[in-house]
Amino acid sequence: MNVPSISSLKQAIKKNCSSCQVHELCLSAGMSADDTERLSTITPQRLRVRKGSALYHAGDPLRSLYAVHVGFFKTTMSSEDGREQVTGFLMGGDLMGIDAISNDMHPCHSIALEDSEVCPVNFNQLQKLSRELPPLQHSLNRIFSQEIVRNHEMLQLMGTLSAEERMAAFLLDMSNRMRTRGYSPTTFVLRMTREDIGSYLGLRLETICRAIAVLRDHGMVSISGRTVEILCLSQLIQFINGVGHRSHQR
Amino acid sequence: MNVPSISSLKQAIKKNCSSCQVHELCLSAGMSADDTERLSTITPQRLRVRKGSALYHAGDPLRSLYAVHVGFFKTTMSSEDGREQVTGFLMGGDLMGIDAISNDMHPCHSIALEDSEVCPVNFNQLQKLSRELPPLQHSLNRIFSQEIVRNHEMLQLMGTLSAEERMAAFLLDMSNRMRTRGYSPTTFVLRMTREDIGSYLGLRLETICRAIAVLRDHGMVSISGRTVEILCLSQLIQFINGVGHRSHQR
DNA sequence: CGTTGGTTTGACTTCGATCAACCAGTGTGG
DNA sequence: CCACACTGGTTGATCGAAGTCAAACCAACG
Repeated sequence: MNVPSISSLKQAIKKNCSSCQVHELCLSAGMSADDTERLSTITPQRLRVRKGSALYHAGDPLRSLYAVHVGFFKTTMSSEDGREQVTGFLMGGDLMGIDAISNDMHPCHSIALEDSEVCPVNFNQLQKLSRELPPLQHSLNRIFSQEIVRNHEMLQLMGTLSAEERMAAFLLDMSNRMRTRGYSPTTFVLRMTREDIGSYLGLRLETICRAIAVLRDHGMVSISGRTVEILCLSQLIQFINGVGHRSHQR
Repeated sequence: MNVPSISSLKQAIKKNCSSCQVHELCLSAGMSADDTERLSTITPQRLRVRKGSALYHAGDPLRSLYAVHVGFFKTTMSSEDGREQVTGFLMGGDLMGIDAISNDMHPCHSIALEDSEVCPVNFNQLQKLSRELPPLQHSLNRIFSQEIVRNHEMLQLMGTLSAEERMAAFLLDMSNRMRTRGYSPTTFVLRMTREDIGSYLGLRLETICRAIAVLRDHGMVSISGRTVEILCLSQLIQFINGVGHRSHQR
């Protein structure tokens, strides 16, 4: 299941947190050089995950959290009756698996959407270390709380926004995440299918296509295939806040 | 803003965690008697909150988390353009305010839906104490992670269920929470309005009314006003899993 | 009693789902 | 090398679930 294949074990890479490019977004954010060094001792190696393969599956026991080093993942949850939904997209600097803590078991599948590298962090060691390093505890708490805030925002989106507004909000979120990682916030490539986006936003893939068409017609974005160019960020923002044409449903 | 009024200060009640009725659901769950005693030292008093008044507002700085002792709360978030949405309902044993940690600021308003009592827990002291008491840290992590799981389930609900299924899921959730608190899981009183429920589930209040009517027509529940009687729990569960009439939208 | 806030029900509209056709790449095997 | 299947994306036509608007109802309360 989530056991790394022999080939990926071979690919294990020894590197430390201090020299990591996404260091400032990850667990070690705001920690001293010494403390970061100590964090490195419990993340001894990186793991390669091939595009399309699973890092872990729903039901797998929680051994490690995974910090995404490079690459892109989606997490999906399936309900009793087999319906599946995308619950998140993760990129460099994101911490994966924190929803597993309450039951010592991953509730989601994690699938790589491109060839990726993650840093497994043994959870027991992490808890132990966070007791000794208050900045690490604080960092962990921050990440937990951010995830909760992100989910609340997501709920707000699903509860109050129209399909087109959701799509705009999705693009804006991607844009912001690209920016904080030092990439262009206006030109980037989507790693997921329309169906993934739809599932994430609570819409059908056809609706995603149509929403994109509308945003394109308004001259806000230029999207062909998975290549996104945001032509007017401020217009996108206004659109979400109802300036497009409010007095609508919801 | 979130400063307790003089009258509520007068009402401060000195009690400890060990003797609390919702002790097993709250922070002290799974902790030894000694450790629970230590937890009590940082929650020296309870606070009364009158029905309809706010415990804190969005934007207030994070000083304390609040464990609900008795009563019922809703938390609401408002977006830039003034639209407001209910993000959660909290009852005895629930911990309120954990979404404030990432920004040291409450992102939500917290409103009492009936006369309530909460135990403020100074967050800095809590962090300090959790370093010394691993069971407390574990308890905190469990609560964080549970909140994340709950939100994921909520997102799944909003993304995949019809209005009637959402209403059924909502009633089932309330039922489960009543059960874990030792109350009847089949007969209880709702503390919130139809509009609150609708906001929480991403629906209009009229749709809530109609959904209730449908569940009633199916003989699953008997709801008049805010008094709920669940006539057939298993039927409700099946209904959510598509046995009602799948092949529908979404 | 009249006011008020919350709930219910009806008539109509509309957004997004469904179903279906079609297109563009991209492998794959004969 | 070309026919073919296959996956992912786009667009159109139709339909139904839920939103909107409106009216009536009810209980609580001053």
